[in-house]
Amino acid sequence: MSRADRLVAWVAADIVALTLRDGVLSVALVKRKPRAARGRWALPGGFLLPGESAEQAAYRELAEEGGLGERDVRLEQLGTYSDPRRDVEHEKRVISIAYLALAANLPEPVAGTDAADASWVPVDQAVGKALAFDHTRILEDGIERARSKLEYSTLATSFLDETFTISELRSVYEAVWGVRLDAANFHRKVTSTDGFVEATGEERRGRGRPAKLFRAGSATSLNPPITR
Amino acid sequence: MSRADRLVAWVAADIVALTLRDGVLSVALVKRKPRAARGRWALPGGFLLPGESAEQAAYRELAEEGGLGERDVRLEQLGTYSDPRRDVEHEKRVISIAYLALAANLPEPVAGTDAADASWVPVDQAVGKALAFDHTRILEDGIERARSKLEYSTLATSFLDETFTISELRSVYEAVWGVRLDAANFHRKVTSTDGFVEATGEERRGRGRPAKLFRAGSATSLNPPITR
DNA sequence: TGTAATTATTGTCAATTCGACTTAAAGTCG
DNA sequence: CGACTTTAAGTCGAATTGACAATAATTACA
Repeated sequence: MSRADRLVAWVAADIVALTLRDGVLSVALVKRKPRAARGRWALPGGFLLPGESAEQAAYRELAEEGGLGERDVRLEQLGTYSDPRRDVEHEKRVISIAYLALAANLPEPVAGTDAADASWVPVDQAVGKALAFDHTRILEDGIERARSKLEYSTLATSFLDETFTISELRSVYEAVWGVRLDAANFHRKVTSTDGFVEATGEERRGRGRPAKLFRAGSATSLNPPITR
Repeated sequence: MSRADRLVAWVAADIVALTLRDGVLSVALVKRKPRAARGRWALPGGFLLPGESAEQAAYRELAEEGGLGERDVRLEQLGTYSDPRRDVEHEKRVISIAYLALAANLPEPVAGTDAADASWVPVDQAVGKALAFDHTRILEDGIERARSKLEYSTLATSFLDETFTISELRSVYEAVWGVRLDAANFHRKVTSTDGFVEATGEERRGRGRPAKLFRAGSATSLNPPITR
């Protein structure tokens, strides 16, 4: 292959940022200001700068558009989208490296230089929205990834604050999967799985019996898995 | 961000092609002929052409370097490597979209235009080999992906021909995981998992009692999983 | 103040699954 | 034929699951 035949591309990092808002799985969307796909809803993201890795770019975008630091969010690479027809509005080929970002209690995203507006949208609404480029596809892939990783990884704790109750953890599963789980069996399973959660010794009081507080344990994978 | 600040990059598709050779998990490696990292062992791969997606490029490379068609191999995106220091030998930034390719009975790879030599190498040897660029890291990620997907997916059948015996399927697990599994329990579990394998009605005779032949079923995910 | 309502946690128990092991079946090899 | 190999099915105690009941520890409010 001669050097002249090689594709030369711009590289973007786009983010499927998920959080729970009032028990509803929601995604951050921005209304685009740049010429390409101007005015359409899209995933937050942007082009890599020279000298920057995709992960660094994703963290930079999270900081710019969401005010989020590395400690607030769990970032995981989702996949790369490179179809030549995925974006025909830019003057160069654009390939996009997509990230899944999970966090608790995210603040309202802020409209940055590239966004006229930004907000959290329940994922069911978001997938019906005709997003820019192939972002609907990326979003669907992100949701699916989150759903399936909940089963055999400790990802669910990323949706919660540093300390949480078992019920809160259960409601993460219920919101992401859209099912109801038996509280008693869930409690037994989670607390008997080594390294999933560890008790802090404190409790939180609300309505009803006070709940013991836990923090995420050291395990990253679950087996046996939590079943849907 | 002004347009001038955007990274402009070459995009490569690199392939972790795994197969079983005499019961040993092996990976395809090529000895590089291009100027960059010339003479070093590396994963097969190459740059995207204009108008080509990464997946198309991966299939093209598999055809060129391994003589493999789309039907012979299962291809799955592994991840994208974009660290600015991952490749300082080319005159432009290079980001690499890595694919995992699994296949049965692969022929000896052929040295193409970009490779002086090519061969199957047991993965244990390959990870100790000081491959070009960050290919050791990519290879490790690929092996780890294959190992963990064996648990929850029907991926193992991709290492086998269209029809196979339960023992052959078991030996895939044993080779990839490096463990021994109880033949009787494995047999019971596989045949009782809906959609994993379906009997063809035929059998294959070797030494000992003839084994019934199966083909891959329609399921793609396994639950309960096969445990290591 | 007392009782209902609420939420968290523990218990119970039958059904299922798992893992280690044994047995039987069905062939080949010499 | 008899020894050996490999596949497949059976056995059984232990562990896990899922449905559900019971208990505990609070708040809400009449």
